[in-house]
Amino acid sequence: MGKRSNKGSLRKSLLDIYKILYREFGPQHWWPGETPFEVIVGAILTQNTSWSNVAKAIDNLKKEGYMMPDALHSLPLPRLTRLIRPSGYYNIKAKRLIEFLNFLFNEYNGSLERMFKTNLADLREKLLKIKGIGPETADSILLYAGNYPIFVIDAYTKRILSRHNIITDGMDYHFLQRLFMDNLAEDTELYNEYHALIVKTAKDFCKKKPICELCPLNNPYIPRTSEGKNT
DNA sequence: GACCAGGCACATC
DNA sequence: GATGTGCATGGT
Repeated sequence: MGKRSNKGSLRKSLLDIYKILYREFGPQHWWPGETPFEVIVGAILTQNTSWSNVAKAIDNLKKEGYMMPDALHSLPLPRLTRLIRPSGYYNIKAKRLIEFLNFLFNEYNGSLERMFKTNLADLREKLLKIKGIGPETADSILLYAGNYPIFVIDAYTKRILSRHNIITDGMDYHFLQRLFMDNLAEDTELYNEYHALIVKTAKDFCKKKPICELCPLNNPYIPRTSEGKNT
């Protein structure tokens, strides 16, 4: 496959990839978290860290009854640090959690419900001003905790797209985000599932070379004809 | 015992 | 503006 140089075929590639993954794996119903708050905590803890480590830290917080804004907000820093230790970078991440909580309580009286009444552009801008929350973390919070229609770009997304010659290395976050959002319908559910399917595919297939051939994207994928029916 | 993982801020040039 | 570095655990 060559470089997709015109917009139409790019759009088709992105849609075809989605269709293939959805057909293969079905709906993922992401994010792995029981409440919006847990999603937010997970989004911060998973920065440059494997989910298995994050899950241990989340378990610790839940077991001790701290997976709620007010409880976590009142937790002393040393204790918080100790509980999230398995997720790595624990000193930094504890501060990042506190930075977010301070924001939540200062701006919205500790209420996620209120926070998520803010419009997408404004809330995104506010989140990005919090020290320790960058574009991926902000967008994960917006999409998976707040149900806003915004596409999340992460290391998995970049890896899969570059492996399939759809992007080249070095393209920045917002360029890639626009790539998806300009070529797909503005649809929270679609963005949610697409990113989740990318993560699943990358985790299952991208790491292990021998297994890569079994990846649905490496089969005679990207159908040429417009096979209309999905599912 | 290396190497890697769902980023981000900060220093330096 | 681009590039480099620190942050840390647990799985492979």
